Amino acid sequence: MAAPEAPARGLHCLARSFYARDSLEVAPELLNALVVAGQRVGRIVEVEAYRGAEDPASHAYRGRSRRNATMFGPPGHLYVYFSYGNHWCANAVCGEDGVAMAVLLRAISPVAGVEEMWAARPAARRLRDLGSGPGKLCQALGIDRRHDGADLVTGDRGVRIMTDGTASPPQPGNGSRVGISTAQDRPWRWWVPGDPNVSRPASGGAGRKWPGKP
DNA sequence: CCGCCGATCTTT
DNA sequence: AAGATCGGCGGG
Repeated sequence: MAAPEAPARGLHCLARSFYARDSLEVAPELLNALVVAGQRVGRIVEVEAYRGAEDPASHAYRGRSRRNATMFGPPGHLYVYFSYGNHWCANAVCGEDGVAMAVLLRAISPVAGVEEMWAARPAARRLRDLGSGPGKLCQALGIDRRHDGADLVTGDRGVRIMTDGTASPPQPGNGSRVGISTAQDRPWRWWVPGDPNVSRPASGGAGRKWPGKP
């Protein structure tokens, strides 16, 4: 029997082998996956790839430090760092053990536990304020220092990345990464076209325009 | 909607 | 001294 495509599958966790590849390959495939943190669930709508020793914009470019140690560990773990003295940001560690590659989770669309997200983000006014940025996403999901090194495959600290069968977009938005001053020529940001939770329109000339804008 | 700027921790 | 950010404030 030829089962038609996209049968209703249950939720399942992305496997270790999914992450054990180059971050450039993993990043666009994480679009439309789900971050599950306790009761709270968000769909990933924007990511950026970082590539350690070959990437001047990566925290790992100059080698291992106390902060970035998780990036050098095995794939499928969460690298959480403190940014600008104010915010937490979360990455999925990729590549083989010892290779410092990661995918920064930049934006989510709220799916479940939305009341808890509002409570965690008192500054939010509109729904898209809950997860439209790497710091906002962590605050909405309750991710902080305690989650640095968490295993996304076993869910040892309550955080997992799962799929509900929704494929990543065949033609994702793509452009240069946000907030960096070097390596702006590398178009290593991807997003779900048209999603209102994406943090910013394309910039830097490397990518396609914001969907629906001139 | 847009731009400026301060907050305040980590690494160089 | 700069950085993988955000929110409050002012102006259009």
